[in-house]
Order: sequence, then structure tokens, then C-alpha cells
Amino acid sequence: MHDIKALRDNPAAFDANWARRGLPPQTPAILELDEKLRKLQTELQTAQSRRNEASKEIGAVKSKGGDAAELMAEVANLKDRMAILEEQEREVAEKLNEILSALPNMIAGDVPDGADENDNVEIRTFGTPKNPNTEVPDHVAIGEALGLMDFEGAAKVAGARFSVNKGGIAKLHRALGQLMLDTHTMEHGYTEIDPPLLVSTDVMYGTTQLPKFRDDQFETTDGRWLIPTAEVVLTNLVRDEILEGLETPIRMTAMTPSFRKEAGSAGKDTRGIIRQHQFYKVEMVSITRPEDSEAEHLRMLNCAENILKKLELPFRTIVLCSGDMGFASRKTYDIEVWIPSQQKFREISSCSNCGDIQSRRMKARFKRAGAKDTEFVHTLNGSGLAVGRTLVAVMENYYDPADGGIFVPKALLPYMGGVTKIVKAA
RNA sequence: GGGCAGGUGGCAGAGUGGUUGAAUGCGCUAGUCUCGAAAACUAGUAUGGGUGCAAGCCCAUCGGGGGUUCGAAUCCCCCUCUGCCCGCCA
Repeated sequence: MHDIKALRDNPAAFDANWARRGLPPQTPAILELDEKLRKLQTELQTAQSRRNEASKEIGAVKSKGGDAAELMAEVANLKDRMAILEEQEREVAEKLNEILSALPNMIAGDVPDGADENDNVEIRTFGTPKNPNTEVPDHVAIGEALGLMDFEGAAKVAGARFSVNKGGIAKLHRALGQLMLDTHTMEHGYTEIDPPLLVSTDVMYGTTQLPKFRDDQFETTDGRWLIPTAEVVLTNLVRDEILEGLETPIRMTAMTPSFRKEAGSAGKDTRGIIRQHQFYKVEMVSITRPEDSEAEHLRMLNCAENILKKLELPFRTIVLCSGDMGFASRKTYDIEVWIPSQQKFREISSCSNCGDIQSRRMKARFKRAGAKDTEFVHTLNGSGLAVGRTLVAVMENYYDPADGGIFVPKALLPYMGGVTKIVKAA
């Protein structure tokens, strides 16, 4: 949710910021509703105040055996009026909330302006793309040739956009997850969390999946939602909390399946496991004080990059431009890994600083030592990494054209039980 | 799924229709005392919102929502969560 007081003080700044995302001016409608709402609230509260007062008087009069009929009549009138005001207040508040909850976060000042992904800015690269000119089969061809990926089986049991990994590839996938979790927990200071995969509507609202992105989500028949990312659960663990101090950021990581309808991406990435309804992802979430979130953002980005460095996979890091950013984000870095079969970099991680938009919705606050007032925390999330896409990158970058096998990256050897290369199933 | 018992401030725990936003204890903060500390004593110590330059005033909140009443933490209904018993089950 947005800071309505700040918006009141400086509506032009809000409109200018939303314009960077290509939105027309929003504040005139908001301010009009806000003014209407406060007027109603003031009138309602005046009536409530009088009712409370009169009720006390009634109690006093009655306890002395007097006649309170006149006062009771006054209260009856007030109640009629209050019922009307309450109804109006509810309607206006709902309307205002509807508008505000559908508006994206303010973009940070140092984010480059731009219309779409073509305007994103590369900030660094790592490694050199292998096989720059030779044709490498894609992960589907590699996996099927090895007999270790079964897309027909997946389609048979679940439909399109699902996959079945077998044997060495399934193990490789699991090893990747292990490496990521171990690195984040033992080297990067994150606490491992094993969370629910189904969450309530309030929780989905808290991290802004709802109300705007309902069509992307799987809803259960009992009113719960399958998480589209572990960000949703991890971040909401601090909802309704008033944290003490928060001098050190809270850092959580989890490996969970992520479920997405991919409603708007028909025809995109239909081959293979790049874009699926279900995929494993290791997620990092940090909760910080406002003044710490920028540094934490860079730290988190480094944690994600570190995984790719360990795997010795070429990648580049970009800053998303204003027009390509997600709804909740103030600033987003994407990491893109080299995919040989496509001869291009593809997104494998996205690290976002969400500022206080989620914490306002979740009522996640902290209190400084000795301070009287609470403040909203900042929330950050980043993939560290998308495990399925990392598997694709490993398969293609470690492909051995000599026999169609896949070398196991050094960093994964401890997790592979002595296997150094994935070869055709016996 | 069935039954029983509960959800009160940071914590523990009173309170069953009327100046109770809420006793008491603990914790926490400040002050007094002390060379300093402890102890003791004194004072303060919820969240959100409206209004105001401000001090302040006002409204709401005792798991959530609705109802009864002049008035609800207290009565009624629904939901939810926790504990225990039974059933079922990875």
C-alpha cells in the first residue's frame, strides 16, 4: 500500500514517478476520495463521541432512578445518522483501497528510464560464453537423448508445461538445490526455512500478488493459493509484527516449488523446462530498516551471483529500466545466464528491493531502541537461483559433444555421490 | 471429520453489561539514591486513525466479522487459530 500522507503532501511526485512506468496521472482521483473519506470519518467520529457521552449520561441518570427518555431518543437519532455515515465510509474506503492497491511501487531515483526490456542496462558480466559458434543441442535434445528427461510422460500425467526428470538429471537438479541452500545458509548468513506451499488470501495480498495478479495464480477449492514463489511465504512471516531494533537484517532462504499459471505467456518458451507451471526455486528474502535496504540489495545480488560463479557459468547482470520493472519493486537487478543453444543470456534470477510497499500491506514494522513510534520495514527478495533454469544452463554449458553426456560441475561433485559425468541411461 | 476447552497490552494474568484502553505482577525506559553497580523507591511504558502550528482533543481496537443494547472485553450467531480427546491418515 502507498503512504497516503506522503501522497497528500506531494501528489506531483507520485504522478511523475508513476509516469515513468507509463501510467497517466492518478492522484486527482485519489485525493478526491481521500478528502471525502476524511470528511466522513470526522463527521462519524463526532457522532460517536456524542453517543458515547450520552450513553454515560444515561447510565448516570438511571443509576439515580431518573428518566433518561430524552437522552435515549437523541442517541436513537444519532444511530440512524451513524448507520448512513458508516455505509458511506465503507464504500469510499473500499473504492480508495481498490485504486491504491492496484498501483505499483515508486521507482528508485537511480533506475534508468525506459520502455521495455530493450532499455535495461548491463552492469557487469562474468565468464566467457562457451561454444560461441558451435551448435549445441538444447537441454531437451540432450536430456531426451540421454533418456533422462521425459516430456511425454509429463504431458500424460499433468499436461503442457510440466516435466519429468530421471536418474542422473534428477540427481543433478537436486544437487543444484543443495549447493544453493548450503551456500546461502553456511556462507551468506541466511536461515533456511521449510515453509507451507499453500497460503491464505491475506498473505497473497501482503506481497502484492493480489488483487492485481489473480489470473496468474492457482487458487484451491478451499480459498487458499499455491505460492508462485517462496517470497510470498518468507516475507509474510513478519506480517503483523513489530520487530525490535532490526539493527541486523533478517535473512531467510527456502527451496520450494513455485506454481504459476503463465496465463499471459501462451506460445512463449513452450519447449523444455524454461517456463513451466511448476518449478523449484531457491529464494532469498531480507527484512531491513529503510536505511539498510540498498546495501542489502547489493549484498543479495552478490549472493545470487556467487552461485553462478561457483558453477562457473557465464552470466551478465542488468538493472531493469523503469518500464520493465515488476509491480512491487523500487529497483530490480536481473541475472542472466548464458544459454548456448539459444546463443543468448536468459533470466535466472531477479533481485528486487520492494521498499515499504509490502510491509505497509502486511503491517510489518520495527521499533528503534528507545523510539516511541514504529516504522515500516523494507523487504527484499531475490532468486538464488531458479533451480530448473540453472539445470538447463548446466546441461548445455557442460555438454560433451563427444558422447552427448554432461560433465558435473566441480562445485556439485560433493553432492553427486562420486558421479563425475551424466551419461546415457543403461 | 466429531467433541471439549480456550484466544485480553512485550510477556504472565485479572476482569462476565456501565466513567475498563483495560487491575496486578514481570519486563522495558527515565529519574532518585550510590564513587559506580545491584537493591529499593518514583514516574512513564499498546496500535491504527481523525483533527490541530503545537500542547492537546477525539474515534476505533480485548483473535476476525455480524448482531442484541442507550451502553459490550463481558450476551447471541458465523468464521478462524491454539490445546486436548475420538476417528482417519503420509
